[in-house]
Amino acid sequence: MTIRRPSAQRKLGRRTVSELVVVRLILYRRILRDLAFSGTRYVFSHQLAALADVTPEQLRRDLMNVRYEGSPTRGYEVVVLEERIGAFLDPPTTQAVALVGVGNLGRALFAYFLGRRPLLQIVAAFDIDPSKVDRMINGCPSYHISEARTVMRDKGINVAMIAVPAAAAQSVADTLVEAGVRSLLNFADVRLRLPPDVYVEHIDIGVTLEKVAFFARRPAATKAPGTP
Amino acid sequence: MTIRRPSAQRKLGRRTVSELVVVRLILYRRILRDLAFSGTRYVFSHQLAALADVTPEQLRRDLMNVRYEGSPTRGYEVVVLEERIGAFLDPPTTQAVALVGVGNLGRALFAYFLGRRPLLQIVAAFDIDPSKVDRMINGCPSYHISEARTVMRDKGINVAMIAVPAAAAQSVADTLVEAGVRSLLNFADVRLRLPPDVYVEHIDIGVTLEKVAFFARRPAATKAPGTP
DNA sequence: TTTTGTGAAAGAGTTCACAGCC
DNA sequence: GGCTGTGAACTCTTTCACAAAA
Repeated sequence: MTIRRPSAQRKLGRRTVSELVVVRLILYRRILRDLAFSGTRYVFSHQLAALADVTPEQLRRDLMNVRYEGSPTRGYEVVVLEERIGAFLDPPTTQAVALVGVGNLGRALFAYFLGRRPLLQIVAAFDIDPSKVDRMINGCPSYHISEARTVMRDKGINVAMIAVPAAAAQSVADTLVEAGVRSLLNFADVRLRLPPDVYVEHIDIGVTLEKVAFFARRPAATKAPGTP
Repeated sequence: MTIRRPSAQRKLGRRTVSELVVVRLILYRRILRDLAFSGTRYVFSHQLAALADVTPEQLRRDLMNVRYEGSPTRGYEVVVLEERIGAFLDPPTTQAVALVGVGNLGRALFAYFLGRRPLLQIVAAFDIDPSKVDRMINGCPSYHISEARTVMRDKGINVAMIAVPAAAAQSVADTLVEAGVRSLLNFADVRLRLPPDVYVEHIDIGVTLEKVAFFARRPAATKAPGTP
């Protein structure tokens, strides 16, 4: 979630890239994929920026992190730029992801990932409910959380999503980290306390909806159309 | 999602508060509620900050927006601070929320909100699937999206969550805005283009998971424990 | 011309550091 | 002593503005 952490950045080669840049690059790439799919060959920065809801300057700045220069006449070649961003972002190989908690939200996440993102795959699900473990769920085996350590090691998983009730989240997270997970996406509405070398991202639906509701009451907000 | 927009801020009285501050205040309040529930009477800034995963200075700075001062001896009185943050954040009355899209994710959202947050209530659901409309879902009536305008007006709804497939999201959003919605929470992975006076927040699970996966591969990241 | 890439300025947000208080 | 509130310093991010390119 939107809380900014003390500079979770990344050195790549000699450069350092902020989280904000990474997120936007991921977004640009997705848009480029759609453009390529719809047959577009070239884009200008202002077009791509509009689709990403970002200023053209911001976009160009972000692209400085990727080794590719556009042409002032044609703009950026869609497939090449997509490929270049991929080279920057992507793992050398498929990354295996675990999902903990096969409730409503967990199942929604399965549905969400069905078919897409072949580079990120949910390869194991965990729960504590006996009726949900040792089965196949959307083609993915489910285990009791106590087997986390073994399964993580066997499948080389180091990314996990947590979709369990808030009360259980911290203990689940501890177990996962203990089992070798380096990076977590947490949907439970508690802030997890974990060692600093573990990367945690929170998707806190409750907080986000409250935020949206708050700004629904704000006084007209953004720039008037005529402002220079 | 984590993309920062051109200063969506809010004037309150004479002050202006950034989105980041609002999010953190919401978070602090939730933690204070839990503390109150567990019988804690007072907290120091460093304790509350630790629970929110924020520095104590940040917390104190954020609290400057709320009209309440702590005591150097006891810290902050939990229920008073909670109440003060509420006075800052809360609507004068219950806020009605609509949910569009009653698929997997939509149902997960229903489950999520069942029982909690009495100040924010899902009072109408919309879909296009005939088998899902004109029914009750978790005690909430569902309608065909074509009825949006009437229902929104009748129920005074100005906040909505969009949980439909990406291809449908923009048109749904247009319909909602046309029906008077001022603020949106969008779960579909497209960036919505809407008039500037509409507040939009994106929860983009795909992008967020890619981000988490990216940072799982980063080289040891954060400060070494011994750094001064 | 229009567009790109980027140094430099501006703007936001966070942390430092300390006065004042209990 | 240890805590709070806050001006001032600092860091991170975005925007401006313009040279170079086609």
